[in-house]
Amino acid sequence: MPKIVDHDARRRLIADALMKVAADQGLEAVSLRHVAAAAGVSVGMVQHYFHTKDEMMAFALAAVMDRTETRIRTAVAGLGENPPPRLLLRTMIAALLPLSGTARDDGRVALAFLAYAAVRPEAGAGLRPGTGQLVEFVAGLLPDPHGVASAGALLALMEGLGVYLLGGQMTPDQALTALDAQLDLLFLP
Amino acid sequence: MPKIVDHDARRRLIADALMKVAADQGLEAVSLRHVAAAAGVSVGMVQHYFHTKDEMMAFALAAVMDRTETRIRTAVAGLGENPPPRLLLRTMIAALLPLSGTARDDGRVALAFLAYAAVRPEAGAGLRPGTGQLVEFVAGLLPDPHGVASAGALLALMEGLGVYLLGGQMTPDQALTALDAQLDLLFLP
DNA sequence: CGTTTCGCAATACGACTGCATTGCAAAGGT
DNA sequence: ACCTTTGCAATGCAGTCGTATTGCGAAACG
Repeated sequence: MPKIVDHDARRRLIADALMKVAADQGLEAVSLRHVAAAAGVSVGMVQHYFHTKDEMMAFALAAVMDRTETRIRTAVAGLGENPPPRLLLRTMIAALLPLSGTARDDGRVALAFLAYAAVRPEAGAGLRPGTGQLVEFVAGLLPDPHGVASAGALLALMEGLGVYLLGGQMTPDQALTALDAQLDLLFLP
Repeated sequence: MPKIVDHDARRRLIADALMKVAADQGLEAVSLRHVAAAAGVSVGMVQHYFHTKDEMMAFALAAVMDRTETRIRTAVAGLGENPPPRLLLRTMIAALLPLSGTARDDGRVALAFLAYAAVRPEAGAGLRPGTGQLVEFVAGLLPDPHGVASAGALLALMEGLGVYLLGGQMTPDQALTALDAQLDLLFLP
C-alpha cells in the first residue's frame, strides 16, 4: 500500500474549514468549492475524504458537539471536586453560551444546524437524545422544591440567551445577569 | 393608466407562498422559481412585484412579524380589560410559542431568519429594536422585587422553549409546564 | 524493477440559481 | 380610434452547485 496519510486528521482539517466558512458566511455558503478553498486544498481532495456533502456536514456537526463538550468539561474541571451545585450550573451554562471567540463561532454553526433540523427532522435526530438526560441531570442539581419542569425551564433559558447573544439583542453582560437572576430565583428561597 | 391591480394584495400572495416554501422545505429552498410555483404564478410576475430577492425576503419577514403581532393582540384581547399580570404574560407568551399550526410554520421561518441574521447582522437589524422595549414592558408586569434582568430571563426562556419545540426536544405540554413553573417562581414568593 | 494501489488534481456535466431583456395584451386617457 | 402606460409571461445569460469521471504521480509490495 502506498502513501500513508492520517485520514482523520485530513477530515478534521476539512471540517475546521467548513466551520470557518459557516461561521462567517452562513451555512448556505458552505459548498465543496468554498470549503476546499478555505482549507487550501482541492475540491477533489474534499471529495476523496467525504463521498457526499451530507457526510461532510454530519462530520462537522459532530465535531462542533465534540468541541462544545470539551469546553464544558474543561470549565467544570477547573472547579475541583464536588463544587456547589449553583456554581457548577453557572459554570456549565456559561461555558455553553456563545459569549465570545470560538464559542460564538460554534454557536452560529449550531444555530444554523438547528434551523436546518427544524425542517429536516431526520438531520437533527442526533441532537435530540442528549436533552432528556440533561434535564434530569440539571433537575438533580436544583434544590428541593424544584422539579424537572424548572430544569427544562433553565435549559430553555440558556438556549434563548444563546439566540439573543447571536442575534445581538443581548450583550454578554446582560445574558450573564439574566442567568444569575434565574439562579437567584432557583437557589434563594 | 391601464389595468388597476391591488399591488399589496399581490405582494402578500407571493409572501404567503414564500413562507409556505420556507416552512416545509427550509429557507434555502426559497428561490424565485419555487416561490412562483407555490403561488401559482409566473417567475416574471414575482419579479414584477419584487425587484430583487432580498426585497421579497424582507417583505416576507415583515409579514411574519405582522402575523405574530396580530396573533398576540387577539389572544390578549380575549382577556378583557385589565387582566391580572400573570395571566397576561402567560397568554402573550403562549401565543408567541410555536405550539401548532400557523404559529409553528411562522416559528420555523422566524428561526431560519434568525440563523440568517446571526451571520448577516444588517439583515436582522429590523428584529432587534423591539426587544429592548419588550423587556421593559415585561419588567413592568412582574411583581416588585424583580427587575429587567428577570424580564430578560423570561423572554430568553420563551425563545428557548420555541427552539426546543421546533427541534422536537420538547412537547407542547412540556413547554407550557416549564413556562408555568417559571411564572410560579416569579409570582409566588 | 515492475505492478498495484492509493492520494489527489482536473475537468466535465446537468441542474439550478438570481437577474436582465424582450415582447405582447389589456386598459385607461384624450 | 389612437396612444401610452402597466401587468405579466417567456426566454436567455452568466454563474454556482453537487457529483462522476478520468488520469497521473508516488509509494509500498512482490
